[in-house]
Amino acid sequence: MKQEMAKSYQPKEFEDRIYQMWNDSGSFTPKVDPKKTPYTIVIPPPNITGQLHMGHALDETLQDILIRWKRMSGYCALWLPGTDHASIATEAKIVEAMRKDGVTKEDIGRDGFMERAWAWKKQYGGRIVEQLKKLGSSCDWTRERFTMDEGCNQAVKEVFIRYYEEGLIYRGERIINWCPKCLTSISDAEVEYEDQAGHFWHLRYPLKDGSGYLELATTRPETLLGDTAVAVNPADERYQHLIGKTLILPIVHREIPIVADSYVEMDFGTGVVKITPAHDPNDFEVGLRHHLEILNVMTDDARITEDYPRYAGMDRYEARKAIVKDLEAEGALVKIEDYSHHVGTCYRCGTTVEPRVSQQWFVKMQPLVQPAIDAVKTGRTKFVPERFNKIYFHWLENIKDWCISRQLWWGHQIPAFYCDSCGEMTVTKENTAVCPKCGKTMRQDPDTLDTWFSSALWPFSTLGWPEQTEDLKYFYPTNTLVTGYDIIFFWVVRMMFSGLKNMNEVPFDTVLIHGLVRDEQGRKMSKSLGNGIDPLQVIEEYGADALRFMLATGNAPGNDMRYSDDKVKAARNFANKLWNASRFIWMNLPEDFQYTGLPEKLTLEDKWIISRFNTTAKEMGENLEKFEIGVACAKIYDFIWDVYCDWYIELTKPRLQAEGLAKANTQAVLIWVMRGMLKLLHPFMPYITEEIWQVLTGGERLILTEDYPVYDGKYDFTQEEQQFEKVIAAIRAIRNSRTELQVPPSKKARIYIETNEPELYRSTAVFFEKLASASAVEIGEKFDMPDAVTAVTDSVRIFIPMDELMDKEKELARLKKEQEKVQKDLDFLQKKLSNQGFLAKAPEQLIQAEQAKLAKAQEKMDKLMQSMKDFQ
RNA sequence: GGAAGCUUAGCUCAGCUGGGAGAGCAUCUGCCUUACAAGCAGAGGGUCAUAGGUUCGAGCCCUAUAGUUUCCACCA
Repeated sequence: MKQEMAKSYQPKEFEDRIYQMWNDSGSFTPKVDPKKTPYTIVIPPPNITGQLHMGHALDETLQDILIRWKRMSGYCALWLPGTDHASIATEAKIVEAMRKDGVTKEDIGRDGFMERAWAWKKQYGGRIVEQLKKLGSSCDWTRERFTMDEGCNQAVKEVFIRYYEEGLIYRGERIINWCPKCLTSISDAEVEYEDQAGHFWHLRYPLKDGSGYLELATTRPETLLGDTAVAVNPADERYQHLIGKTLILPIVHREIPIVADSYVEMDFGTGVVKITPAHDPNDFEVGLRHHLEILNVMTDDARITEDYPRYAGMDRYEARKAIVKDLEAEGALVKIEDYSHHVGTCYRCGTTVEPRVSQQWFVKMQPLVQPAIDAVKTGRTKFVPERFNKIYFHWLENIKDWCISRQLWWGHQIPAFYCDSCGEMTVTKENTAVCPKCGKTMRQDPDTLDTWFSSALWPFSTLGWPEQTEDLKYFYPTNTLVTGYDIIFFWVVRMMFSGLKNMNEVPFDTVLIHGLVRDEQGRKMSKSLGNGIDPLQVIEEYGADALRFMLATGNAPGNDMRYSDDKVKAARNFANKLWNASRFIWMNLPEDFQYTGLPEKLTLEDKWIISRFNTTAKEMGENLEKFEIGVACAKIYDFIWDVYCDWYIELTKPRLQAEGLAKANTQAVLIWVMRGMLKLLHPFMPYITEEIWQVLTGGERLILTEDYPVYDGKYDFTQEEQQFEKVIAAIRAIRNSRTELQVPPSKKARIYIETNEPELYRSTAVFFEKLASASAVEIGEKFDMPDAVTAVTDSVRIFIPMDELMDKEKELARLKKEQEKVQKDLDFLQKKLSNQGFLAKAPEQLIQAEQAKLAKAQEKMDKLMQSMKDFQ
């Protein structure tokens, strides 16, 4: 019994089943095969805390398209999946969950905390993975990794120790960005600056000798507690005589010096800057140059320390109010101005970052960046689109050392050990260490590493490094990295220098950059706005293929796109169209149908569709090579809908109603093209193409592992294609004339085709009956029918006698309008072809093409003129 | 203060190395033509932001300008 196909596209009926089938088949898992060329993508590992959002959906869709295309094209294609431990985000979630249980980190200690964290990971870490599967992602789940699994752990330690031994990692007391909410340091890249409305407090600091005051302005009066100097520009004549003198810090009444430093801009404000080395990166630098004392006036959570009892325990903003009030009382406040300035915030929680001096670990960037710059300059790694090179270079060229230590527990604990009795420090892979000097047990550094430290190693740590595994040798360097422009700094650059440093080879040859998916109004999707669209709900409603197609189509690499329901609907409609086309073919197939490829005997329209198919396959291949995924999408869409469905299927209907060889051949061609276009579409819409493929082929093989169609020069029917295009043009012309005169399709009429290619139209007469409302077709070299509606192309004149429906006035007007159009064409082409410059410099091929166009336009014009003459 | 992107039909966007402007949605007119009304056949609609330049030829290349978005940057 032949399987029934549903009347419309019902993705829910088959998506999960198909995914299961793929996964069970083992086809997502490539075997190292020296005879094949590897093609590798490592997934940008989503956070274990994450829920699938549109950004993921876009990212995964693009990767899946590429990997499926390469897999079908004969590559040993590996898409390696995994997740990221996301130190800050995860730790925050766990702490939050603990708070509900009334437990703090301190209560349960590090071990207890880690136990809870792993339990949390076990419970929720797989959620995002299951969501990726819903999208149809053809990842090799047998190779799934986690940034904190044993292998990645080894890789992290190995790299840390190598860097340390080479002097690329050091520990030091520096000013870093501190998040008072997450209670950890964060790197420069993790600070997001935003414009905030604030104030400019003008203060005056009295000179110790009582000779007057120095006026300065600040946006952060509360840091005054930590001021250890005031600076002026050395070239500033106004203050020359004061350099080296002493001021009395208001409120605190500490003596502080006036120093000269070129950092101070003379023409900004009063040209005087208060220096707080412990709470401002610039002041810190000034402090270093002038050996100023560093006074930390705030606690971890940005409250004033016990050193200042009057303000102790107040947070930054309370302290600010109190201090301003006291300044006023003391007469030190001159005025307050409104002022808008940049404020650094934590990219995770949005809290205003507090610059703070503390002991941290850093990676020395200078020695690492040059190879990473060169690799892109020489094209070993390419950004698509290319413009992202600039961003990449600019960032690397201005990079500062990378603060990698975090005051968190969830992450890779820094493999450094300290001896509390003699002060010795060692860095080792071992889990415990004994002091090489005094033999006592050492204490491991409590800090963990920045999450991005482990993700930087992702392209090779996931393939087994530091072990020299088969996978590593075969799949590294990987090929395409697909990611959004928003994490170039965080991740791409760090993978670049890490790969070059540790593997001596770039991690990937291409970085395909995509933009953000915005909401319908073009706003960024965000939790706070509540405008996020849940991809899983979209899949639920329209199917994963519709979502994928919508995301892949109609946008260029690197550009943002807007989500819209209408676009998903359009993609769903396309899927439905394909579904119904295959249902039509399926209905028309005999139960015992055996696929044997193309038949010997092909008709003109068969050759036409084959030729159109070949062109589509060829062009899509070229587009995909260039990562023009959106363009490739548009091509297969047009082919399936406009060419195959709207023309070819309609053309086959008469033959399908016949019996015998003609019918069998038609079925064969229909299915040949259908199979081909299913394959072409498969990377974009994997589920529906697989489902249809299974039905049509009886489930012997998966389309997933079929060969991707490539035009190999076989079946070159270019000539026939052009011939048949004439027939299509004639049918269109008839439809056109009829509708313009508002003749209903039900009103059939005999048509007379005036042509010098009678054979072409005789053999295609049936199409005019079927598609152009012809009751009968007469063919001749010359007809004399002044009372008929005419339809004119560049190769034929067609007469359609309409009797009483004929309106001579209208028809004449219509012909005139058409004639004007053609005249424009003629003028344009004649002008172009009489341009000496054009004739001299344009390529020969183009000139010939233009001449051919002119000839055609001329022919059409002649026919129109003839018709108008006949008419009168 | 630097840098980049965008500006194309009413809306959302494509447009390959320069060779007569495209799609989807929306609008209008006809159609239940035995796969599909989530459909079919037609139609209308654009000085490709503006001004210069290069070229036989510019939506595309160059230069300015305007609007807009984003990234980077230590003027407190």
